[in-house]
Amino acid sequence: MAVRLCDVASLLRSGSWAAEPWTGQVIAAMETQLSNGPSCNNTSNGPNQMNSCSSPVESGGMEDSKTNLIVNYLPQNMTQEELKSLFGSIGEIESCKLVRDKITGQSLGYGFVNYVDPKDAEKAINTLNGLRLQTKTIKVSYARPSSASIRDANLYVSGLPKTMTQKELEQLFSQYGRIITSRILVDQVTGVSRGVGFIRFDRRIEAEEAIKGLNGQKPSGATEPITVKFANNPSQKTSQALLSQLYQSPNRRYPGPLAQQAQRFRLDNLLNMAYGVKSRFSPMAIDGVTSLGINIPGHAGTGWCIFVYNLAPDADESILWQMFGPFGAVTNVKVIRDFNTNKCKGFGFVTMTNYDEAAMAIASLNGYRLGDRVLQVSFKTNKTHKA
DNA sequence: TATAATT
Repeated sequence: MAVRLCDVASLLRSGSWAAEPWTGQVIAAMETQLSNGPSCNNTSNGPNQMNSCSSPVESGGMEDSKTNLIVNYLPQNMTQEELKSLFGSIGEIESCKLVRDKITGQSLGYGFVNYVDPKDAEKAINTLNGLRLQTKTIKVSYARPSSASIRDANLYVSGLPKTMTQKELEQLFSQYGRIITSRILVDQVTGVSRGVGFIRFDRRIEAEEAIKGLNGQKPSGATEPITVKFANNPSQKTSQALLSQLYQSPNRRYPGPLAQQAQRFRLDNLLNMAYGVKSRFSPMAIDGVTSLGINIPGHAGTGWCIFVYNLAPDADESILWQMFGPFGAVTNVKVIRDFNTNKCKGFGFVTMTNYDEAAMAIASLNGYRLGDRVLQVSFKTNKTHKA
């Protein structure tokens, strides 16, 4: 079995740069995805429609939409435009919204995409659910009609036996209603349970019943009672917590200054050898233009444009998202197609925000074997056509 | 003892 996502995530966070260790991990994770197709490894990943009361009358007069999707577990730094770009690669979008904190403007890590055509919504679930973007695995499912009854249905559970598994936690709570997600928090180093977790129910009344039934109770075999209460709203953080979050994530995937210097040095050398350019950390390069006014390949003003060559005729945008997404912020992908046949002409482009992430993607994916083809991946050059 | 799931 391939590398677990959390392994890749911790490697990315720890900033173990020197190409070899984590490049291999990212590729391994990517290959799992490419071979199996995106599939979510969160619990309850099916469409979270209301199963028991889907008639218009019983659900309060609202038909369940077949075009409107909720997208969860988005990378913290992903913008609404990037969300639109990703989902727009499937089909025409009626509307798209990234949900942000009203006060701080920070992304809350989820959003909504409403398609024009229900078939595109279905296709988006099939092709984008489980897609890995940076350190996250996104979840794509139908959005239910918004209503008060489905809000505030998230529970915080503490005092759990350290041996209790996520499955056992779900078994304990499932008697009170339909569980949307469950999670047990684990020590980042040892992977052992911290004895606390979350349960999100389909409806608030189910969560209320679970509190009544389980708060202060001992699970069978446990020596201590568990505490079950409504979870705090994550957006209601103290200003201090927000500041520390701003400082620590998501743009800090690197360790301290010394290690940064070291990895910059290694990266500079790697890039110099491979491409003859400096990283964005170099004093020589500011925003893609050196102090000598020389343009660096691939820099397009809004990001770094990457040329991907030798794609198959049936290649589509999702393959580019799947390949490049794990390396960092991707703002746009495009497969170039023949006007008449609509088949891929063998190449495409990917735009990435950060130079180092783009360079690492190129270094890792150039020469990558996709099916029976060996890809050529490089920064886009400004080749003028020759006579 | 705290994750980003209803605009």
